Amino acid sequence: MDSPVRPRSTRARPAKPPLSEDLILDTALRILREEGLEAVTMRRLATELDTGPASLYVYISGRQELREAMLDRVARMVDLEEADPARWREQLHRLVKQTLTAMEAHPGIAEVAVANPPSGEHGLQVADNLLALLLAGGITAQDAAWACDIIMLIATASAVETAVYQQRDMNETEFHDRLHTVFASLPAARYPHLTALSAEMINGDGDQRFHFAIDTFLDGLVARAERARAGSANVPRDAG
Amino acid sequence: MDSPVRPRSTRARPAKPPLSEDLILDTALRILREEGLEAVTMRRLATELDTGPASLYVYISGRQELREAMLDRVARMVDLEEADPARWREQLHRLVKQTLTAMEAHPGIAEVAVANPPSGEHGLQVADNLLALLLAGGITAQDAAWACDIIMLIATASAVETAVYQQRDMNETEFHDRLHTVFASLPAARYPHLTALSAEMINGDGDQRFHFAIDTFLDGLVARAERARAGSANVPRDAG
DNA sequence: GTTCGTGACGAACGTTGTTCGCTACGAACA
DNA sequence: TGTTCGTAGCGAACAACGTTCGTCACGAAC
Repeated sequence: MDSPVRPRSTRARPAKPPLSEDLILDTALRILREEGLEAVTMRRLATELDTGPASLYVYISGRQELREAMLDRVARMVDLEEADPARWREQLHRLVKQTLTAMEAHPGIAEVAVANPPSGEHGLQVADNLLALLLAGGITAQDAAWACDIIMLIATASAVETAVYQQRDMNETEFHDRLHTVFASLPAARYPHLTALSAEMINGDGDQRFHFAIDTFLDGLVARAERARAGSANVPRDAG
Repeated sequence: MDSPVRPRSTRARPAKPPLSEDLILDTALRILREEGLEAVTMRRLATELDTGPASLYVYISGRQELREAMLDRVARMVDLEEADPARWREQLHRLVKQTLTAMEAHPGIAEVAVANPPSGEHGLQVADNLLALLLAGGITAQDAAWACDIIMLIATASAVETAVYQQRDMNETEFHDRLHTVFASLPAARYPHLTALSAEMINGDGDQRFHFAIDTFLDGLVARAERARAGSANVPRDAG
């Protein structure tokens, strides 16, 4: 313990580290990992820090800011990629997969991410890196900017899906089996395609589905870029 | 899930209409439209119905079920499309746009949709219809099944984004202007691409961005379908 | 006229986020 | 050394939340 100021209190209390935003966020993320987002309440957090809820408000303005700060902490765990035009697709996959993994390790944080577009230091860093990779891939500036949103969104939503069955104490196959039963037992007259494709709907693990989504979207992006390069006349999107 | 609601409570009270699941959901959606998801609490709902919170539990098992039922009510507002292979892309756009519009009219309901994959009668109906359109477009069964998720997700996430600034009492351009200022005033050394593309990041209204996302993804899907038809063997993943 | 199932509901319990003052400490100052 | 003072810390309280329990009132069946 190398804290410069130790509160030598007269109050009968074992020496505890002084509160700080860092300590609060570390503790919050630990509760999040162990018990999910619902468990991260101001009171629970205060109890874990051996204090009262009011003490937290010195460092954090409220629940919403706490959650956003937690989200940015998670974004900090993502290792960035130095854009290389020869490997941009692979790099993009790595970057986004890392984002997904970091979120999946903190079940519930993805829900915060969907409602709050990244505004923190590290979240924006990831967005900037993603833009770099898209530009390295020859995607036009406008497409890259729009695609940045969508790709982040796919990662976030994938993490939410993981959190859904984690919160219900199930693993992936268990969850898929349950879903398959639901789809297959639907009235075929009203849901002809869902029942027919009940097997395909739950096929593949999260990784496969995630890569399918990213890959398909990138295929579309690349096709647009090639079309834009071929004839610059037939680009209909810019309307002013 | 096909047990119709029995009009068991024939007791007609003089002053106020009898409670029913329909009446509860209609009232809940009205509060949702007028004041957002946060305002839809059991107590607020009960007050609006001139009763106490306990009365609601006769018809609705709890808050979570209420929200899911509200979501399915919103899904009910979507007009389905009869799949026509000649117009499938246009039809798909219409279907998904309608879903988006219905959600945007009920700010906050999209948050429910991301955390709860559609399990209600009408939500599944929309999913089934979406599958039909993809199959009509010649997408393979497996791709259609996976794409169904992604496309719904894009619609849902777009609605969430709309709800974000609606909740902050802003319109779209106001929100974009604010974002542009944020991006442009970032330190260019740390965020070179975000600052450089600050204009492109906020370009276009929600409709344009939404159509870009759907169109790009469909382009990728169609390309995959063509590749699958061309090479009868397995689909190569990394076709540059 | 009595019984009975059930919709309705008052009251309460245990949570939650947040605010308001008071306390006591360390540092600055006389 | 003695005094003041800003402020981190914290106890207590407030309003609002979801949910449950026991009970009441009523229409219908007997």
